[in-house]
Amino acid sequence: MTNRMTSQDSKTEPRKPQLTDFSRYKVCDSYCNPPSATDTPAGGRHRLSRRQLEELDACLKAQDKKALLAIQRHRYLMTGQVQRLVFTETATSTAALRAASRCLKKLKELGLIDTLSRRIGGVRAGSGSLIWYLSHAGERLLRLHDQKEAANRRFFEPSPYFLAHTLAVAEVSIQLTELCRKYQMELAELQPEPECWRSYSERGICLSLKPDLYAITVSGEYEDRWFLEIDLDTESPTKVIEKCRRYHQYYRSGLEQKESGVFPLTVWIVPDTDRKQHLLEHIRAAFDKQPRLFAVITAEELEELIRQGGEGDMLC
DNA sequence: TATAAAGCCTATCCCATGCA
DNA sequence: TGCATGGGATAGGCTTTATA
Repeated sequence: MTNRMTSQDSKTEPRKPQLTDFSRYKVCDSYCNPPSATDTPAGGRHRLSRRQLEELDACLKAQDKKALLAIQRHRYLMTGQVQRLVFTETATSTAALRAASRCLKKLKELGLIDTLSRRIGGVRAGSGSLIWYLSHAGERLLRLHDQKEAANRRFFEPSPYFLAHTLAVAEVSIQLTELCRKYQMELAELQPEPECWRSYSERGICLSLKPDLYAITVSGEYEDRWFLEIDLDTESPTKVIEKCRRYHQYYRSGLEQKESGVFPLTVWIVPDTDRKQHLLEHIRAAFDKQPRLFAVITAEELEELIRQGGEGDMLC
């Protein structure tokens, strides 16, 4: 096993799958008004001065700021996802959803966030959730406290695939957060893109590894490290194998092991068992007799994998 | 195959309640 | 008294299923 710092018999408890099927998120074809490039939220508000932003910042509650930071971190979030990340203290989940809606509506009225006007389908049926993103004013407000990130992030209208993938990655982040909350585990590190990217070189050529997520979970004396790849069954197995080769190259570089002592387990999270079987066959064929760096799981199996610390028969 | 109905999910309105 | 929060009700819109 490569990703675990210490080893000991793990507890085994019956678990019921609770993960939502994020891979079923679907983007509607119908479009919408792309947001204005200028900082003019609804109502034609002019660009806010730094002083105005500071006054606004002073008026915001801790939960408002948490919601802003969550949206900034994940780029796009649905209302329900904001609720699951930020509004966890309320009596019921429906009350939490209403609280989240009120908070997001207020932040939108302040011009700090906005929604994409296209909506995606629900997990099973029903109308789609609103998808929130940080406005230019919101970015500037958060930068009042963050001197590191000086560059303006330019808004671009996401493609359907990019949006579905970004929301799926956010969903995995949230599920990891919820799993750690549920099992009193510590989520010691959660790096989205591009924070989780790694640079290395092979034969003098500079290369980069671009996982979707990097996470460290701590359970008792165990510390597990993960590279996570969210697959929506849109890429050919050849492309997946090509990416897996990069992980092997990076493994051989020894950089990660030198830094942290272990190499993270790379987990491919796929939409269904057919895709899982398909990828397993290709990865096993391509990397026979090489270190087992990968696991291929469906979204429902994430909970089991995290609790087992990457042990079991999911590796390939 | 096209259409209607049913079921499901999300957002929002409105009112009640609790607290400073 | 005003504000924040909780909860019921409802509208809108999507998927699935039944029916002509």
